[in-house]
Amino acid sequence: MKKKIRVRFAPSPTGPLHIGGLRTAFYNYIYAKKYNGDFYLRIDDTDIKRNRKEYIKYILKALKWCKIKYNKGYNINKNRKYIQSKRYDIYKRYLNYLIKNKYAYYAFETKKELNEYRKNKNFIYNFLTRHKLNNSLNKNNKYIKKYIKNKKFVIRLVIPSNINIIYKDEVFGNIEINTKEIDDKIIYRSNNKPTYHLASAVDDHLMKITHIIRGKEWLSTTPIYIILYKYFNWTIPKFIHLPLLLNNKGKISKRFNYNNLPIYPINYKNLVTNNSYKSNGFFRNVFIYILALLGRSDLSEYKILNLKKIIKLFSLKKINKSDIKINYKLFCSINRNYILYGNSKNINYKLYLFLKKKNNNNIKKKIIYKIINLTKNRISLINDIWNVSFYFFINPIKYNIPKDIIKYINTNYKDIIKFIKNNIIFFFKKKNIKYNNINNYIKNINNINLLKIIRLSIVGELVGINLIDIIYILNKINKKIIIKRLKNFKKFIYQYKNF
RNA sequence: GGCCCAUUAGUCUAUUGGUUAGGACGUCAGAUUUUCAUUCUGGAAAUAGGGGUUCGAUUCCCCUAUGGGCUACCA
Repeated sequence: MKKKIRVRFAPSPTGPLHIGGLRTAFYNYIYAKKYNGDFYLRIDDTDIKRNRKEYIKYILKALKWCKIKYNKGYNINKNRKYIQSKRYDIYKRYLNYLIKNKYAYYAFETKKELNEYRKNKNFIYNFLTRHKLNNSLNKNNKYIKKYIKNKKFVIRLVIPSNINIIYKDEVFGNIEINTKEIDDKIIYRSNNKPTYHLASAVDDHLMKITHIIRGKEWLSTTPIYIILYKYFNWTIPKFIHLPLLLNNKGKISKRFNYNNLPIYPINYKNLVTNNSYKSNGFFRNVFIYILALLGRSDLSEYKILNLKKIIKLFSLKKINKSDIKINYKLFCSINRNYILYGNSKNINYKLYLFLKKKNNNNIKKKIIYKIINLTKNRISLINDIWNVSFYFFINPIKYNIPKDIIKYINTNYKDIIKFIKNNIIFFFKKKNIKYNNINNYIKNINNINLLKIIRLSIVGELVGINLIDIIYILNKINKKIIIKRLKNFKKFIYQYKNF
C-alpha cells in the first residue's frame, strides 16, 4: 500500500512572511492537494533571539489571505502543539540517544575561541580537527562533568569522516557533498535549547513527513539532515527544493522595496510599511496565481488559472531550477490582465468596495458600477481605480494644463469666458438632458481646444474616459456639478489670465 | 577562500540532438480614439564565452565568466 503523502510548512517567525515563504507554503499546499495528502503547519521557533509573536500572527494572516489551509498545525487559539518551543523535552530525549550512541558529543569552546579558530578560513570543526579540540572526546570524565555542571557546553553532531553524501532531489537531481566540507554542527546550544537541525529532523519524523518542500537555500545543508535520519534509522523523506526568489540585491529579505513587498502592511517596531500586495490592490486569486507562477515553467501562458487548474497541472518535472527575479511590474500586469479579462462580477464588486469607502456624496450603487465599467480597462491594481475615477467623486483639486493650452487660453481669453458663460453653462441649464443631447452638443463643438478646455474644467486634466460619458454620469449624479466646475474653472483662469 | 546550484531578449519562460529558436509582459512604429486607455496591425530584441563529443548541439561533457545559495550557539 502506498504511504499517504504528508508535507509541512515550517516557517520561523523571525520576520513577516514574505512572498518567498508564502510560495513555499503554497507549493506544499498544492502538492498535498494534488496527491490527497496532509499539509501541516509547524512553527520552527528555535531561534529564540529573533522570534516575535507578532510574526506568528503575521504568518497566519498571510496564509489565510491566500486561502492556504492546513489540515493540522499551529493555531493561535486552539492548538499550540505544533510549535517547537513547546517541545523541548521531546528533543532532549532524542539528543540523549545520539550522545549515548556517540553520534554526538559535548564541546566546550566559547564563541570567542571559535571565532579565533575561524580566522583561518579553512577551519572546520570535523573529523580532521575535533580530536585536537576542547570537547568530550578528548577530555577526562572529571573535566567533562565539571563543564556540564556549569552548563558551559554545546552538543555537536558527529559528521562521518570523508564520505560522499549523495541524495536525490526531485527537482535538482543527484546532489553530492563530501562530509569533509561540513562542520560537526551544533545541535544543542549552551542555552539548553536545540537548534533547527535537531528539532526539525525529529519533528519531521514524528509528524511522518514524507516530502520536504522548501527553498533551494537548504540544498547544501540537507546532508546534515540525512545524517541525523541515518543515526536514528528513520526513513528519509523525499526532497523537493524550489528555486529561490530574488530581488535586485539577492535573496529576498525583510527589508521592503517595491520588488520585495510584504503580503500585508506591517507596523511593528522599525518595520513599518503601508505598501503590500494586499493593500496595493492585488486580487487574491491573481496573487495566488503569481505564487504558483514563481517556479513553474508550465504557467507562462499568461492566463490566470484558478486553484483547481493550478493543482491539476502541477508536476515536479515542471518546476524550474534557476532562481527567479521578482518583477513587480510583471505582477501588476498580470493583475491588470485579470481586470481586463477575468471574472467581471468579482472584479467589479471588489472595485465597488474600494470606491464605496471614498464615496462621500452618496452616489448610487448603480452609477458607481457604471463608472467602474467605464474606467477599469485603464488600471492595474484595485487601488488605481481612484486615480481614473476620482473626478466623479470630488471636484478637481488642481488643473494640469499643458503649455499649448495655456497659450490658447491666453490668446483667446475673452472668447473662452464667453463660451463658457453663454454656451456651455447655458446648455447645462436645460432640463432633461439625455445622452444623445450631450453627444450631439459635444460633437458639434468641433474645436479641439474648446473640448480640451471643457475636459480640463471638469476633470482637471486631459486624460480620461470619453468626455460624453463623463458629462452624462456627472449630470446624473447631480445636475449642478458640471455648472459648478465650469464656474470654478472660469474663476481659475480669471485669476491666472496671464499664465 | 571552499562547497553546492543555476545561466535562452529588459523580465517570466517554451524548445531537452535536426525549429526561420515559440509565447507572455515590457518596448518601438502605425491604425482607431476630440485626449488618454482599450482594441487591431506590424517591428526591434535572446540560447553568457571558449573548447570538445556528434553528420549535426540551445540541448550531452569540460573549462572560464556571471548570478545566487551555504559555509552561525540563524532558519
